[in-house]
Amino acid sequence: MNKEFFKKTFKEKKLRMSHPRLLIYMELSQAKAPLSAQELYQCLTKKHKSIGLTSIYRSLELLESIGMVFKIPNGSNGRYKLCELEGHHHHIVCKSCGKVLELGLCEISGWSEKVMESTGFKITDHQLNFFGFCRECNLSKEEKGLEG
Amino acid sequence: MNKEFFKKTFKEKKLRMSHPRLLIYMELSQAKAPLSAQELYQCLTKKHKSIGLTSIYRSLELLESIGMVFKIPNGSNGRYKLCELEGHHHHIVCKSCGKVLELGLCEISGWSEKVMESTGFKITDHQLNFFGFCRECNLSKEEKGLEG
DNA sequence: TTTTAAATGAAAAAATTTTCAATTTTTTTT
DNA sequence: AAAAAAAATTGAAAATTTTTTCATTTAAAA
Repeated sequence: MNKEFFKKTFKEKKLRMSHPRLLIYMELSQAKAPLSAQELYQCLTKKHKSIGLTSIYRSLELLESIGMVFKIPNGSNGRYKLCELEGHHHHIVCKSCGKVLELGLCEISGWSEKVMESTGFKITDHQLNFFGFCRECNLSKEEKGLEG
Repeated sequence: MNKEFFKKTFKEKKLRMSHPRLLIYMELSQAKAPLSAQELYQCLTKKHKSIGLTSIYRSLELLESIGMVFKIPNGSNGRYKLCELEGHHHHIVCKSCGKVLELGLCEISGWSEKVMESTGFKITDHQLNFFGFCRECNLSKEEKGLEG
């Protein structure tokens, strides 16, 4: 993920490549962990990048809506992570350490068809998140005898 | 959905049946449309029910976590709807009128197994929402010639 | 009834959204 | 290419929503 990908995507989707949007994209692409809006604001301000907090919220919302950024649900409130996968995909979140994994394959379409038939809805999209414990957290739980 | 169901569920899950929790449950069960925390606060206050706004937020979070209440994602910000279905289920949200439908069947388990094998995660739960247009909104769109 | 653990609510703090004039990006026109 | 026009985005301030804190109250267990 780099500036070229950002440009390509924004061109394709006919979105404006504004300064704040690129700043946030770049900052997230360097981040080691998911960041909140406030954290982004502080990071960028420290680096003497001029940006308003309002724009951060708005840019994050946009980037999320086009699937470039994942907003981590539950727990680590309002933190955002750049997606490595292009296009439609889903996520697994570790409830213990917060690790996020991306899943490229989506197996919803068959079910989705059935739901459309039975409900009369025209389904255009969906969101799915898995929650659980990553291998590492599972192992350390077993060591501690909290399970298994 | 009634007070007895509330009691039964809270007993089973060993949760405390506090006054605010029941108040919110009852209020949502009468509501014609999904309500926000603030709207609940106003409704209850008008009816001379003593409750703090903080408790509303906390109770909604609890009720959501046990699947009794659905928090509508995107759009109609932070509005909550009582679930009619008991136990695990999913939702479809109409992007036009906001209507919410519950889906009793879940067809994730097979996929979930595969994901566990391939990732090493132990998946404990998931959340899935479908989005689209309900039959009525689809029809009116066609009338207006906005779509094929 | 007493004890214990958890939930409540008022106030304060923090996060998020809205408003709207000014600025920036893109498109259109020279 | 450059300038002008059109359209969308920005950001400061205000408004609103949500979360945190912590002493008090309440619910369940003993």
